[in-house]
Amino acid sequence: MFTIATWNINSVRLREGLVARFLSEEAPDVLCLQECKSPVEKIPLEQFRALGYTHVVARGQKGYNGVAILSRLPITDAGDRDYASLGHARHVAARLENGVTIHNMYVPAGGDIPDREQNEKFGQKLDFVAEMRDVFHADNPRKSILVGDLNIAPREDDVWSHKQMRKIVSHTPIEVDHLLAAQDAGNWVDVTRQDIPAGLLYSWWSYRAKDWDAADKGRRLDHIWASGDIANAAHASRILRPCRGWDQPSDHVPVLASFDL
DNA sequence: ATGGTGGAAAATCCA
Repeated sequence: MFTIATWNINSVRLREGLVARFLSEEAPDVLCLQECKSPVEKIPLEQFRALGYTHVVARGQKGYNGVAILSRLPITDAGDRDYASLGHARHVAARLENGVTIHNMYVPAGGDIPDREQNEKFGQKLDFVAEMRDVFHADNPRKSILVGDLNIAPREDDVWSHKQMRKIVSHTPIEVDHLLAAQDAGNWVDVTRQDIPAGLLYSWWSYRAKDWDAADKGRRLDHIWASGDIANAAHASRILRPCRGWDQPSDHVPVLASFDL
């Protein structure tokens, strides 16, 4: 069995202790982090190494973005792609010895106004996801797992209010269309929803709410997808809501899935 | 309709 986790950590240096706690308590084989906000050489790896996570593949930049794959199993660097030519560290891939490829993605948030004429960032987000679609269409993924903060909540029950969220970036119809097209182009299976098909499911709660837990205005922005050939091996998906209540938390919580591979 | 919080880095951008 193989367990993978994804977590937008919102500064890996500030939250080194939270990552270590999560690794100690859950012991996934692989943890994919987004928003490390650190150059690779400044990621604090000592404590993670001591916990058994001795294999690391990462891309970084100063202050923004940044993705890292921490693994207890040997992995090799499988490259990255500069989606939408932004020059950001938002994708890195790694390969396990069994041939499974892991894609760790951080899709742009897209700003506040859901109109590419008024807001350049929204256009960049759509372009990023459209390029994901094109890449997966040209080279159909096999034996692959894609995880990350995709910054889109596709389903009605992935947001606290479908009606009110339809005009809010992360749940607009055009973003959902783009994400589903990318998913479809690669024959990706949404593993979390395969395992937990019904009911409200969130992985992110805003810092701005007075009481995030009571208000519970969440969104499912963080995803685990599997290529069709291994999707039937996936099971035991979880979203760790309690991590949002830890001291100095990220606004995202870890999402996990296990695979019989 | 508005403003609310948090992180990095350097008094502003980004989420």
